[in-house]
Amino acid sequence: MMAEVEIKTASEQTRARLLDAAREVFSQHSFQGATVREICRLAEANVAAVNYHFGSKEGLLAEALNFSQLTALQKANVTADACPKIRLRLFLRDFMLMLLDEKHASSQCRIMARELADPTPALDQIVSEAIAPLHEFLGKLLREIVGNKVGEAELRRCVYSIFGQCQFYRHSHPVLQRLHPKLRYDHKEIDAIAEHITDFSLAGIKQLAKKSG
Amino acid sequence: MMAEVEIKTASEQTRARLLDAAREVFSQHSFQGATVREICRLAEANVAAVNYHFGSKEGLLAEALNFSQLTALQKANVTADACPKIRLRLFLRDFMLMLLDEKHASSQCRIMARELADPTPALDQIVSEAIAPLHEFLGKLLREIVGNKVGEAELRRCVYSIFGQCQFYRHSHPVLQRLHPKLRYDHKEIDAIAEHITDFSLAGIKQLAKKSG
DNA sequence: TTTACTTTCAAACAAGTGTTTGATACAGTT
DNA sequence: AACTGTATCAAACACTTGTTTGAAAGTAAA
Repeated sequence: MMAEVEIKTASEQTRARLLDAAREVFSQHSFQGATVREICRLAEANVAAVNYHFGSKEGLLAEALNFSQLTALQKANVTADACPKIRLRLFLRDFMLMLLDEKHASSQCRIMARELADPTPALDQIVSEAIAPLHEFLGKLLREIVGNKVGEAELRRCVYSIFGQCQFYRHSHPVLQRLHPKLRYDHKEIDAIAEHITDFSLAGIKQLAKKSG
Repeated sequence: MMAEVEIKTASEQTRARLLDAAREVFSQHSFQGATVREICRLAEANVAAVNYHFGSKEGLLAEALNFSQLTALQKANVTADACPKIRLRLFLRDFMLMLLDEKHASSQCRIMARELADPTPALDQIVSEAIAPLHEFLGKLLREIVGNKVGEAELRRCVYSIFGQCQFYRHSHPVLQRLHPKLRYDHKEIDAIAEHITDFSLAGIKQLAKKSG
């Protein structure tokens, strides 16, 4: 890396402000619900800035996507010196923190969650760059735990079972808030959730290995 | 019920056509994405008909919601003469059929799924009339399986784990289609999914009972 | 048929959308 | 200082949105 990364022209600064604002707004509203004007207001830029710098609202969304946090998490886990079961536990804790922590929850994850319900052209990018590698990562990790006797389709369903549990807490947050108004996603609660998902899933996986083995 | 339910005035017929069209359109687009004009086109009614009969677009959505299928499913399960574990298996199969079957998949479920990602005032109604009873139902069923030694919070997380797995296949359908283009939710596939979720979850629950007991 | 009421309809309305425009201000180079 | 390409801006554009309007058509009782 060069030292010059810190020096930005005025143009680059507005670009960066727009991207930050876009991530914020797109994570709170659906793509349709988010307005260019609100993004520009938040970025303190002119309405025309989006089209000037990114061509269109869609182009802005495409550039606002950034999965570095997610890939870093996987890389760290792969190189960790621990047995597969513990690595699953570590991964789920980190993943749920990224998904739920109100402090530094990844706006990327929120945007991804929205794309599922109401896909835009950006979903193709999200799937190929983020979700596909993520599923492959967890699939390999589970394979280490479960051995070679379990079929590919059944293993995949275990991956789905785990991500399904994880995503539930993000997707259904509006519902859970109404069911249990006291619920807060603080660090302690997130840890407890991750622990539950890990224990629950490890049992489910073992049962599968036993049945097939 | 009177026999007259079959005889409908012209006004009642347009009302019914609008409700049908609304369920269709709201299940395919988000509330914001769905347009009154498209609904009216599908219902072969004038644009003003929505506001005349239902007051507003929101009013139409509120009246279009109908959870009878969901409550019937629960009632049938409660009165079934079978042990809790088998009733869980039966419930999950029926529930997944309702959720996924492309033939007669409940548009209601699709609408509910959309509401999670982008809540409208209708979500309050959905939560209190459909989701809360559903969670309570599954909670009681799990309690029968797990006994009284497991805490309330942990049991609730099991409910979440199960619904999380179920909803995953509906929520992430756009993603799964891209990951595995061959995937089709036919009757056989849905049965296999329901079986997997049941086995996976029963193992998770048992592990919890063992730990706490 | 006349009367009173309900329902439909084309048209318009006000507000909001993403995008474009042409002028203006600003940089860096010669 | 003059020139040049870049970036910003207020304003307008073309279009869609949910909703309203006032007249026309339909319906049913008197």
